Formats: sequence, structure tokens, C-alpha cells
Amino acid sequence: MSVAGDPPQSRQLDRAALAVDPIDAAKLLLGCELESTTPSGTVRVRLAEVEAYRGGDDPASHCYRGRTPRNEVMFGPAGHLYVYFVYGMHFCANVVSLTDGVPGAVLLRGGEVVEGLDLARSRRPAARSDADLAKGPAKLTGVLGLERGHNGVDLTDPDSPVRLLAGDPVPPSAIRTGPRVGVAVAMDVPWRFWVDGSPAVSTYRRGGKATRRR
DNA sequence: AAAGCGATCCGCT
DNA sequence: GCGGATCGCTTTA
Repeated sequence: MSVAGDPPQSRQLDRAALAVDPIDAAKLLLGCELESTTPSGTVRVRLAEVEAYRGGDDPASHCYRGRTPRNEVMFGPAGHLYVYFVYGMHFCANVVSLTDGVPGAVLLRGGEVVEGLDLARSRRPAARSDADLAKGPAKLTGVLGLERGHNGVDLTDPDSPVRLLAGDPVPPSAIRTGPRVGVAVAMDVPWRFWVDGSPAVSTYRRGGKATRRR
């Protein structure tokens, strides 16, 4: 456990810890903190909800149909940030897991702002409460100021603009699982993980095709 | 060269 | 609870 005087680097996650199956990486990431620094300041979020995505065997994964310019980062080394653009107006962020050449990642779906509250509020004026600031994947990238240019950043490098830090560990008994949000395939696998009772867990919605009538 | 659709959010009912 | 906004990536002709 960390002592008051620990330098920030000592809390930084290392690549080896993340070079594992996305399902294990997802559970590991709960309770960890993502911190981003821009000219506007620093915001840090404690992760409360994540989802695991695998590669060629996962039809919900961006890597299911092979390597393209868009998903290239997911094929690289673990511990890097994969940022993609969706719905014409939003960014979502993932932590790359597994090893070089084998795709896999963990989508960051929600967390609580633990530093830089004022900057976070200014970035998301629509938020109705502080718990709502990073409650959702695009909301989370919003408070951290993550955009296209952050794709590929190494989260294990102390000099990166975005860093991944260890936090207070979440006891396994506090971890809940269920199907992933908004995906219309592979609904049988419970690869969404969240911290029981956290106010920063997004509300569940089923994927479009899966909600079709009859 | 073109069209469809998505790992979503927000405002309105 | 529901639908519109909005645009880049991927697939298909």
C-alpha cells in the first residue's frame, strides 16, 4: 500500500501486468486511476466500470475482421491507449492488453473524478452531478480531454500526457459482471466488470440488433 | 465511388 | 423511455 510521501512514479502500472488476457486485465484495472495532463491542467479518474474485448474470436471486437489502420494500436504492445471516434461526436478509450501481435483491449466505461474536479466540470457542463461526470465511456474521455491525438500513447511512461496508476485494490467480492453494453453480438459472455455500489457505473443498454422485436 | 452503421450522449416527453 | 445528431471506418458495387 502506498505511503503519503510516495512519488507518483511508484504507483505507475508496468507493462507486464497488462500483458495478460483482457478479461484479467479488466478486473485488474478496476480501482486503478487514469490521469491526463494538458495545458489546461490535470484530471484523474478512478475506474469503476470496464469491458474486455478480445481479438479474432470476439465478434464484438474492432479486431474481429483483422488489422486495419484504425485498430492498429490494439495489435501493438500492452499498456498503450487505443482511442476511437464513434457516432460522429464522441471518443472512447481502451487500454491495450495481451502481447505484441495479439490484439486485445479493455474499454474504459466509467469512473469517479478524484483530482481536477473544477476542470472536469468545465469540460462537461451538461453533467447533472459530479457522479455523472465520467459515468459512460465518452463522458470519461470528455473529462480527461482525450482525443484522436492520444491514440497510441504509452500509459506506462511517466513522461506521457496520460498515465495509468495503481489505486486502492478492489476486493474480488466487490466486483460484479454482466454482458457488455451496446453490443448486439456475443451477449452470452459476461465481459463487463464494475465495482458494486459505485455511483459512476453507467446504466445498462442492450445492443440495437438484440432489441429487435420477435 | 458510395452507402450503411456504430463499444454514445443529451434533451425532451 | 425515446429519438435525433453527426461523421469516419468498413464493406460492397
